[in-house]
Amino acid sequence: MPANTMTLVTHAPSLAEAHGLSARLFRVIDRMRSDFAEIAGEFGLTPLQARSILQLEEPQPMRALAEYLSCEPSNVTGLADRLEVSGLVERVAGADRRVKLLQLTAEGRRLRNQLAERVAAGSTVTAKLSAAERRTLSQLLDTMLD
Amino acid sequence: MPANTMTLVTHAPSLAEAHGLSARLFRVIDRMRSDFAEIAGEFGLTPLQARSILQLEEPQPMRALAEYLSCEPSNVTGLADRLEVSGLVERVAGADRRVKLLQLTAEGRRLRNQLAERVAAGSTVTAKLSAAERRTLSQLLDTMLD
DNA sequence: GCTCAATCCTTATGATTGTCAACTGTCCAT
DNA sequence: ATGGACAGTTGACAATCATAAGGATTGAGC
Repeated sequence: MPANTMTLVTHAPSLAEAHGLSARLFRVIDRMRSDFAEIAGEFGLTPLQARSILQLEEPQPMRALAEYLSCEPSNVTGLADRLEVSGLVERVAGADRRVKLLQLTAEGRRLRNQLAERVAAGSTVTAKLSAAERRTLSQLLDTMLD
Repeated sequence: MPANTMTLVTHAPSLAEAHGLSARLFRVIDRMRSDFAEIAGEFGLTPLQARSILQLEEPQPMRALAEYLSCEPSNVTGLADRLEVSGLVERVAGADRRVKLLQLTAEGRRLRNQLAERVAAGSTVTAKLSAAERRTLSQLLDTMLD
């Protein structure tokens, strides 16, 4: 099917090109992941726990957190258990008595503030870009995300 | 200190700006991860196993794979065990008899080829960019990676 | 040659993340 | 009211991660 092939060549990246771009993205991802894991570790948190703390600016149903984390609700049970034991989060009954809201404790809010500042400040990857480059990157990422 | 503030605004991202950029990057990361996990799943592999297969174009010491995966060597033992059971990889003695090289089997090489093509073709995130945008993104990523 | 530290891999243990299926309690539309 | 849909939990299990300890092998220095 030569016509189809032409279409692919014209509108889609070649395999080699896609591979190069993917490879770069994966390397950036790797660096960001380890940066984030490092920072989370400074606060005694796993990466997933840190993501959860950051996401809990407002109290949220456990189900909503599960969707944000792209995992099964059953995982959030254990995750919330551990955060509750750490004294960072508490389960609060919602208006709908089926749902339990996860809410930061005072200590949790304090840690979240420090963590947010540290994460924003300590990204070694984006720090190398100029303001204009950051703007361009931001737009490209928006395009990728639709 | 208005002068200092000016300098910061010019050279370094504000916290809000950094947060916005990080958030976008994390969302892209999330999408790429689930894309990759999906593709790996089509081949009956976990994401880590798929990454290992892709990395094993040439036979490599287990330690080298551990470094590539940013994990402890002890983890690679179990990883290699499972890939060996699947018939995709075999342990080969190296010149230095302490090291064991991981080497794709014939079946492993066959799967690696399909997997590589599928990964390059199936990236839903980069597919939305034009050729020029992909070029720009590639350069920005290189800058971030130095 | 011999010793000894270093290196590679394995084993064992334990915490965390992840899926799935079954279960309890609650809501809501019929 | 009753039944289906939904939120969260539980239990079982696989996979991913770190750490520590141990066996085999290497290579450097004496």
